[in-house]
Amino acid sequence: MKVNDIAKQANVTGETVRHYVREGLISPERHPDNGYQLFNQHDLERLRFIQRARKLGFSVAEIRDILAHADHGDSPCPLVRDLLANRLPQVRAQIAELEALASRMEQALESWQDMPDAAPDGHSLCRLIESFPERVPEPKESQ
Amino acid sequence: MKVNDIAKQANVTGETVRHYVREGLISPERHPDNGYQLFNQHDLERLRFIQRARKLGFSVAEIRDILAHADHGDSPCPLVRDLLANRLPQVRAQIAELEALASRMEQALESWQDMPDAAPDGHSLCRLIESFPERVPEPKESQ
DNA sequence: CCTTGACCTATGGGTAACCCAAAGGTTTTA
DNA sequence: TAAAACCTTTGGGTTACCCATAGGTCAAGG
Repeated sequence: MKVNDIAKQANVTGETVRHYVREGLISPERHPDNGYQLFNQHDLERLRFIQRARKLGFSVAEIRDILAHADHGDSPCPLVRDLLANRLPQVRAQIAELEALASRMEQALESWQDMPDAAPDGHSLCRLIESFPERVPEPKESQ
Repeated sequence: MKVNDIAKQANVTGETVRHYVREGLISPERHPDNGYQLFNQHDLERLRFIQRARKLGFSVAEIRDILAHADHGDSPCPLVRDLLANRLPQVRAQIAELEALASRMEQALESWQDMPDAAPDGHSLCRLIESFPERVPEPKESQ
């Protein structure tokens, strides 16, 4: 299989496959005459594995580590469990951040309903934005 | 004020200030002798404006546009409303994606509870990951 | 047989919003 | 006055790819 053959089989772009090759996740043979990359069924399974792992939130670098473990004959599973357990709270935190952002956006749009579109006047660039607090005054720890 | 003076006042790093200068959001004067950037109170307000806008989800490029409008004496407010209204659904979509990701991660961790940490065996790199569907089979549109 | 179109290669630049290191000039302070 | 602290610009790194370019290769049809 050539680059775009394997790419289609895994439903990704050829560029993505080349990227994984550059990053060392897949190491295809090379046609001795023309230097084309030659992928086999094993590479396709590997590529599909990568896609699954990406969908689970693993980074390309992490997947490289997982594959390296497996290539050494070691079980990557403890690593996999560990990585995922560590990442999950980060994802939750990111969700919380985005929800806070969405709330601010909604609150802004709502409270802007009645505000006029004034031109900047030397004191104010855009009162819409300036009407928002710059920073939530962090609740000072008592005592 | 020099770079780090204004940075402290706005609670950002000097690098961030330099970044905004490079991107044209702030244009400080230069000390004629030593080339140091000199910020005034107006720049500080501008910087704080930028921070507010960032917290509302505007990109640096968008803020540059907003500021350019204001600098021209035009009201940036319609633009601001528009940008925010357009961005909100994107943020919501991103939240939904991340929630789907978190669900997959949780489901994975849960269903892996009872699975052994097997070593790769030529067919399987890591059954934990392979036990996951590669792609949700898209519900084929009836009719 | 040769052209043409489809496909391959490698290289380098772009994305977003900064962070960091290095090399060298300036200012402040002890 | 010398060192510490701070300024400058330049260039590279982050993430997971995408895209353009230039040039080699291959398959098919006239």
